[in-house]
Amino acid sequence: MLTQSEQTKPLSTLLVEDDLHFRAGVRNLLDFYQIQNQTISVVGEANRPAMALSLAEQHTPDLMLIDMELSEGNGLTLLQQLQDSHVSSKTLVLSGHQEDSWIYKAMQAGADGYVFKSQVAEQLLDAINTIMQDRVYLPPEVATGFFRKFQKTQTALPNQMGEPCELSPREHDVLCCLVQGASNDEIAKQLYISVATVKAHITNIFLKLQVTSRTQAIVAAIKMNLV
Amino acid sequence: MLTQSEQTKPLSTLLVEDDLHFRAGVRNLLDFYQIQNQTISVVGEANRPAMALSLAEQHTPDLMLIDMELSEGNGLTLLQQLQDSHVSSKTLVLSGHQEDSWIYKAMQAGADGYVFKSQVAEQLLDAINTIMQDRVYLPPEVATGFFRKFQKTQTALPNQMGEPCELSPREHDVLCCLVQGASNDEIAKQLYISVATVKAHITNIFLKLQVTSRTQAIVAAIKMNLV
DNA sequence: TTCATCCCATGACATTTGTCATGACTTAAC
DNA sequence: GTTAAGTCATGACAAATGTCATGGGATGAA
Repeated sequence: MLTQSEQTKPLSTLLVEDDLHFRAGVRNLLDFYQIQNQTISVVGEANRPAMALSLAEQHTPDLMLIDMELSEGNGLTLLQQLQDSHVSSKTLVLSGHQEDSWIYKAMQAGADGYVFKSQVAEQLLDAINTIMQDRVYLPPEVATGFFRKFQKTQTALPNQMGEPCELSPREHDVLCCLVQGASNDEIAKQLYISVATVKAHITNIFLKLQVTSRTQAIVAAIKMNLV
Repeated sequence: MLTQSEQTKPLSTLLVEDDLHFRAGVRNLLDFYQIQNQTISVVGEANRPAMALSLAEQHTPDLMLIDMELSEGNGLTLLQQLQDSHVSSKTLVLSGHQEDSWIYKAMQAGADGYVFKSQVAEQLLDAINTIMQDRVYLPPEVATGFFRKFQKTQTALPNQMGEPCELSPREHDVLCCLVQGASNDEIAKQLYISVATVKAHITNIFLKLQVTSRTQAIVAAIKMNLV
């Protein structure tokens, strides 16, 4: 069962998990999996972030399975360190936390996928498959929640569905600075124009976006995807 | 093949598509599909938004397949009218447009799913299945794009990953007004306090969010999901 | 050419926003 | 009871933001 068809070299994975029991369970699952005619080999196991990092740099595995609830520093910091390092392994988070906030944090920290520990048996193969195709994996209900949230927040359609708020190139430049939270002074320096000019552009932006303050302009710009 | 096991009543669908050729093709596909032991029946076909709307109100179908490129008014307006009406049919958009902006617009307008016409044969069944389970369907590569975008925009982690920016209740109230684009004066009126107090709260918010202006506070609040 | 229009740029002035110092009130600790 | 810490509230003053009027170029139509 293990070495069924090894014409292609196996997918190398690194397991980061401090619960020995769970780790063994995952390793067991991996033994039975096959990703597009490719078997999976566990090239290393770590129980601490530091150890995981050094093993990752040493083996540069194709994939890392990362537990979120490590005893010493959680998986988030590890994910960020991996981002900063030159290691380009794919990362799949295994977590007991089902709250959105945890998932958001993991994704922000650069994870390629997230699977609840309670659903590892059902979803792990699918997740690995998805991730190794350069895609992002989330449990279906979580993904749906993501999109629903998007639907709720992005309510306003530009000008009752008309033209997409034709801003002049310069105005667009200014708007981009604006939504970064820049002050008139900073915008002026960045665009090499005087503060007075910045203000004039901003006033014009207000007109076109039908708002009356820079704060309203920012929320409008975000809602209308003008940035 | 059509009526294989009709113990449950078929899934009623309404087809909104002005290209006769394509419509026939889709109908043909649907005849062969089966969603969880449920066959699919097309209870109506429309080629104009107005017609679609009246048919929808008449039949209240379980699912509507909506073409984006209708000759008279596009599918977006139809989607919004459906939202406003009491019709609670699920909606799946079939579109030739593969640009993100179109997909975003469709989702904002309340679509439950989006499939490229070029991929209907491969994805339609999967999409319908997903949608009828109260989930959202997007082509895998599009969904991934969504998440990657999220990863890029939501970069700032609250306080270098510490506590989630403990705002006092009152400060939270003020922040909520702030991200709506309200002025100090408006916030004061809304919360029944003086402008001076609003300013004080805002200053404290700046401290806790580590920003120096209301515009920065807004972008920070949005990035950190504080609203 | 002349005229109209649009974008970009600027300064003077009014308004809003942000800082700082201050005080009342509540809660928990000593 | 006193002290300390935290929230909410306010006014005076400094700094920024926003409005208005104005002018120089570039483009296109009459």
